[in-house]
Amino acid sequence: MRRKLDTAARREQIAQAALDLVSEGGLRALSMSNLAGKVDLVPSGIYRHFTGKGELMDAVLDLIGRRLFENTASVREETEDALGRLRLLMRREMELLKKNQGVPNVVFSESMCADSPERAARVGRLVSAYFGEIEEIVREGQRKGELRNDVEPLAVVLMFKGILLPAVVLWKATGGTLDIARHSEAAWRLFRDAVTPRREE
Amino acid sequence: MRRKLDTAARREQIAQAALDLVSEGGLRALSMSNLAGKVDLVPSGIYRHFTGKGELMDAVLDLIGRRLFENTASVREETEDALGRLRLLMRREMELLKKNQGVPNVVFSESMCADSPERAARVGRLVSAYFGEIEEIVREGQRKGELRNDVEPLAVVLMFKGILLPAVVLWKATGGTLDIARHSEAAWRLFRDAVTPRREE
DNA sequence: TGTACATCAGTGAACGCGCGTTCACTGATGTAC
DNA sequence: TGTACATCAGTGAACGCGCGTTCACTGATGTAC
Repeated sequence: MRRKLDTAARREQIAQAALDLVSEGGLRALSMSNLAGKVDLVPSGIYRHFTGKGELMDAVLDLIGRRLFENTASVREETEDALGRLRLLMRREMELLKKNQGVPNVVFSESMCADSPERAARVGRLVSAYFGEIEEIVREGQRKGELRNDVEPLAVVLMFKGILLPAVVLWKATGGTLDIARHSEAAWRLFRDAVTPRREE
Repeated sequence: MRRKLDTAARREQIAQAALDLVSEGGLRALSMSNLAGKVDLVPSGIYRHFTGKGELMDAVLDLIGRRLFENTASVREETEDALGRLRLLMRREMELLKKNQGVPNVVFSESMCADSPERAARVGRLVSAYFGEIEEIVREGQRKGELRNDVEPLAVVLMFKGILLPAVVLWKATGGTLDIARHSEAAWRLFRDAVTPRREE
């Protein structure tokens, strides 16, 4: 018989393993037996620590959310100006993506939501909250005159997300051929030009 | 017994029904029994016209591809200038999205690819080809001086895709609350400002 | 310090479910006589 | 024009598979005596 572990520690270990599985192989890879194997347990063993797959998915969502909000919080601390914050955030997102390729699928995928409307709502709230954090950064920047304020904050947020998202899609499509870093830099310059207050004003 | 239909007609009908299912409920909704129900057949009946689910998915991909390339071709015909073409294309994509909410999932989702590497490659080629079509429009625009030519065409393409993609993500997340049309207009103006040749040059 | 005990993390066999798929069949349809 | 026939789209019962889940169990662990 395997060594017994403290429940709290096991829960954390299992949730982390679940996120790792998703990161590597997408939601499809998150099966009870895959997961059990990863933490050296038998599938039914998982049920000592989670009531079922639903609770597991919630735990994974929590972990993802925590990563995202760690990012927004840390870029806020590291610099004052909005453009600098956004640029840092973009880099953090790229790092997150490199490590956890499967994460975007969690947000896009129906598999996460199709089972239960509550989880769909949960995903929705997560995305909205994250976008909201970025929107707040934009708002501050507009107030301080660092960003154009003749556009809605949300429009700037969406455009900001537009730097990475399409690149990720194309990157996934081509199987990693695309040099995301280089193209996101180019897209960043376009973005910066677009949201910086115009000189002629 | 049901009325017999000509094979060619049935194939088309089934493929279309499959796309409809995906459009409405995502890839998850595309099960043999759902599909059979939609065309008034019994699940096993599908196998008279398709060798299996794989061939079906290929057919769905073909249909999606056709729609996409119809769009790029038609906007090319309708106007000459690059910005006008892109703007039209954006609107077409929005219409396509409204009608087929589930389509983006096809491209993002792992479910389409996880089963077979060949299909993953197929999806990749589809996305690449579509992006390539847009890139060609951008190239022409740059050659004619309608677009800034101090940026790589691909960067412009990615930023163009960045107008709609994030809005769609947020729209899906909020469950349709977001007014895509309005926000994509705002994002469009930012995009236009960013890719138009600078006056001071 | 040694022993009996209660706890509960981990086990493994078994279950039900939905899915894609198969196969021997049936009977509507168009064709040859 | 009417009849026998071959074709093949559509049927329905059955299969195997992987999945999430259950449950009676086992034995390592910490505790009370």
